[in-house]
Amino acid sequence: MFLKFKKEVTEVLEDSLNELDLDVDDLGIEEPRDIADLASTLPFSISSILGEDPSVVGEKIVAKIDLGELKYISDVKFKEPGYINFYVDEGKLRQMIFDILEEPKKFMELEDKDEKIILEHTSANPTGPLHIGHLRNALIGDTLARILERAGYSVETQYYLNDLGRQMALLLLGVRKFGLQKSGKGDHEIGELYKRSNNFVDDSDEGDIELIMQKFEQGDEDVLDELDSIVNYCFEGIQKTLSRLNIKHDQVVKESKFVEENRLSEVIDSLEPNLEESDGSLQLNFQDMDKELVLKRSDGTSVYALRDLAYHKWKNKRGSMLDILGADHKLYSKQLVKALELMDIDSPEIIIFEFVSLPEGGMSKRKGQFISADELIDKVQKAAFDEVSGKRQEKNQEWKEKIADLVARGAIRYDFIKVAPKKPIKFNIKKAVDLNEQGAPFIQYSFARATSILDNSDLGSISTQEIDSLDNERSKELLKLISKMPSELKKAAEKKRPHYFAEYVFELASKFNEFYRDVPVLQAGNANEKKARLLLVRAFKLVMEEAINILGFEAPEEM
RNA sequence: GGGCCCGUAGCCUAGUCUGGACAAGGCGACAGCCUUCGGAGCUGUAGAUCGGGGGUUCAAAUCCCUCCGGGUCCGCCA
Repeated sequence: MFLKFKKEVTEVLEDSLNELDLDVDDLGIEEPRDIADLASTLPFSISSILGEDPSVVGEKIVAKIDLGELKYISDVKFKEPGYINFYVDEGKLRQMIFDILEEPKKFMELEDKDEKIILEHTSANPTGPLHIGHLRNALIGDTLARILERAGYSVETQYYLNDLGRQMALLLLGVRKFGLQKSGKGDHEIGELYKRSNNFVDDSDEGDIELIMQKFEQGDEDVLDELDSIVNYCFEGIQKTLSRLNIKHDQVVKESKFVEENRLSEVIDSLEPNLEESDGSLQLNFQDMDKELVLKRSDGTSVYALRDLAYHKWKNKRGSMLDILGADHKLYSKQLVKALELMDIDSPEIIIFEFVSLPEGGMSKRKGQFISADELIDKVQKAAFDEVSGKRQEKNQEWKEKIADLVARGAIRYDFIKVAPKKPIKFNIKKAVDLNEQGAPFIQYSFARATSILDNSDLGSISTQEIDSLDNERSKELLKLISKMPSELKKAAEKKRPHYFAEYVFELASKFNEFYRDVPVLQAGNANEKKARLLLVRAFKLVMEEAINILGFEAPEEM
């Protein structure tokens, strides 16, 4: 609905430019808060071309617009010193309610894009539990996948499991030395063991580690089986953690796949002219970058980069690629893109997110210094349970746990997703656990309130006339914001910025709370008003539920 | 040292890509709001040299230059 309004504004402005015989690319359309529904700063930019005052140009444009021919624009006004303000048609806005009620999916989903996106995210090494840095990656990736799906793309999410390499050889050695208890959660046990192994190894173990890596490369079945059971043990734990936050991957791709299927030599071949041997190792040189990329060690074994190139080559056959990577991969990702270009493979789009650090400094799996995702979830869940127990004492244990679980999941997801990926996060566990600081419970509460109103009402039959009584300011504001859901979704999808959408959902909840306070629904002045307001609440509920689901948590009917 | 990223009220963040109308929220502080639908809510007040300086522009948090803080990368690690 808002998109149609915007389209009409665009057309009107383009027509005006045609009449003035001007060719300007940027129509200067913006969404000013509270001033107008849409505005254009066109008078400023074309006044210098025409040599006239912005107000003269602006008035001229406005005067030529024929409101009678327009469906979604109800009014146009020039405003000093050079703005053209557009106002949306309120009748159309009210009609939108019926569109939502009849076909909510159609209202909220954008048209099919006929493009498949392979979105790789999380991809943490199976050397321990996920920490809150990995969580940022996983949540950006998972939320973006949900946004892109609703925006009409076909999305396949992948976890690239780095089950080879030096750190895995070291881990294998550690397991041989210390053994596995197989008692608790695999990722946490492996994490402890990995830390212990790092502390334990010295130069005398170097030979063993190299030998294990050689066996990986040769495809030694015994060693690979041994390794595989360790990797799976750890990864089961990781997946369990992810599922606690509603994160799942469509595919898990093991790095070893590309060694076993002998895909590495193809990559080497296609890069041949740019390769160079150096002390027995194999390097890729770039003309426009002075940092080379090592593909093979001098003992002939492959390094991560080579296997990753094979992975991307394979991925690219399935669709266009989107990778979520931490800021430490910035340089590497540039090299990756350049290498793929040399291989004549499409470049992946790469979203870089900055680090999550603790007040005492950076996190390290090797040193065992981090806050695990499980620890965070446990703590927030406990805080949520205490909160729910205090507020809803009459409810039973099972219900409280269920609600605490969904509130905690929302709180964590929203907390991570609301901030722009490029911002570094200094993680404050106290704030993360304080539900008053969190946006998600606020959002969920607005939904529960809407549900409560509807539960206490009987909508009865619907006719189209009653809706016209919906003309108070709060209702109109709420309607306008609801109408923007598809365009907000589109923006977040196009820019690949989940936090844009998170911001919108918060505003929507906030707007509903204002409506709730000021506009009585069940006690409305007359039957028509009551019905109209109930319809609005119902439309809000449908849109909000979808919005919350896009953010990857649950909308509780009561909490 | 070089590259990249960040710096917006006491604290956390949006806005920076695409320059426009009073810099927008949340937490905390202070003052209010339950004879109406759930107070995990709402209203109001105080609080901002948009890191500093220069430049471009009719217009700069936003673009350019420079300096200062902080982070990160510059592995035959992943």
